[in-house]
Amino acid sequence: MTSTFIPRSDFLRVLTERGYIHQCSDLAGLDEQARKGEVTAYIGFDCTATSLHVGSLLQIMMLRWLQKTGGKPVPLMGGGTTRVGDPSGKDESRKILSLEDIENNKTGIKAVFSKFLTFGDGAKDAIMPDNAEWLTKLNYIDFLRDVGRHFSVNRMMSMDSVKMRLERDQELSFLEFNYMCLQSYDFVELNRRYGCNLQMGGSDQWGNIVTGVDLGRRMGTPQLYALTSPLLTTASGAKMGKTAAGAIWLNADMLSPWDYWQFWRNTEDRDVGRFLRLFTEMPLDEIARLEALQGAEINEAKKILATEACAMLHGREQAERATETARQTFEEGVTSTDLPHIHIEASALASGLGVLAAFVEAGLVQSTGEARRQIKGGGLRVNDVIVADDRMSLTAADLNDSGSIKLSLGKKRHILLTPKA
RNA sequence: GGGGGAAUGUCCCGAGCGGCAAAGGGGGCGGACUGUAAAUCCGCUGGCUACGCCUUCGCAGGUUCGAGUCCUGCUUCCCCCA
Repeated sequence: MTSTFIPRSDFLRVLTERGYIHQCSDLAGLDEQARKGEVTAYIGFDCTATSLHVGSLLQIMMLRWLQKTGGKPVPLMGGGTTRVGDPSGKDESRKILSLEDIENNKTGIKAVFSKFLTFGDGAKDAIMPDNAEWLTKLNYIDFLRDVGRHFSVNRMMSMDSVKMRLERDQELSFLEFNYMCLQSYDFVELNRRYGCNLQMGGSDQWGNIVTGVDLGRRMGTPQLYALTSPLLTTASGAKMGKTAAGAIWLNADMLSPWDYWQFWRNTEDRDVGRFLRLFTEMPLDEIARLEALQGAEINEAKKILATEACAMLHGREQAERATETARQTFEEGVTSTDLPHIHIEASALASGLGVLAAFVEAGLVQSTGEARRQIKGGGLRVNDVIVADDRMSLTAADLNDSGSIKLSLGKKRHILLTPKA
């Protein structure tokens, strides 16, 4: 559907060219709104953790492009829905969080948004409302009378997400069935409060979003629009943002800029072009050139991807530092003093610090048992020398010129152990 | 209300006639090969003061030298009949 339509607005042109669009309820209509500079779009975010992770980055970027092309972005916090516990994940229902936790999480999440969006009171400034503001005030009877009457169960039953569950004989709880009503109502409420006329989200949200569009029509709002992005996986099919080491968090206190840079640097070849378009703001012709690089050359493109993505989140300076640290570590084989480090008591070295304990302390392994196994498999190194003996201990003699000991797990993960002065 | 199933290694799926730290996958981590990629091959994938000790199979008891396995009660989920 996107192939035949040529958008005239900057907003849709950018989103189309860069591959953000999966489905749209009315491209031409939305394009017209965008051309008039009258798009206010929202995307709902859970506040189940103190930070968002890369999985949400695509949505954040869409809001960012919207603002850059003259629209008003509205990241909506799901404080109200979090309070209920969203059951939409088929098997596990999310745990219900306390109010303090939710508030705390909102603070952490807002910090991330402020890196990508400009907040304020201006017409095109971003705002971050919380659906708890209206959802918690709902009265069941009033809601049924004013809103519930507009939902067509017939229509809801025909939605893919519902149909699938019924066909498979899987349980679909009433709460879950209602969840889309609440989400639809959010859209209407946001339209009334802020003139919001577009909801965006991942492709899995399509059903919920168009239900909101429909509700708006029945409740007399101006025309609303739906726009979804493709579900993002790596070329090998893995979900974005989850690794064994944990989620790729966006907050720096949960994942350092260095680790964030490394995440992007380790992108698969096949994903480089796509990721450059989605997660950087580089010109498309430049991306096309980088994407065309063959063999080992494509590593250059990965470095640029890492640096640009890192700069957007953590700032140019942090990104450059990570780039330089990586260059020293991987290309020159020098021990950069800027690698992540942890401090230990100087006295610990005096009496000799066991390697097992040291690696656990550094967080490279979870337990001494794992450290032992890694040693057996040749995976641990101290100052770039493979550890052969698990009874080895570290002393002041192991300190390098810059006064620290380099611990490595595999070829990629390094931590400097530095005694406290 | 009646009848029948299910719950396993704190990532997931999943075997398990009383001797079990518990088969097999997936995923992940490490090694080899490379380019900090992919594919492929190999190893590892409860904890510890470590040739030994401790803790794991929904929860709580019981039988037994010994229980994931047998018995009783409970919780949760699923299916069939009403």
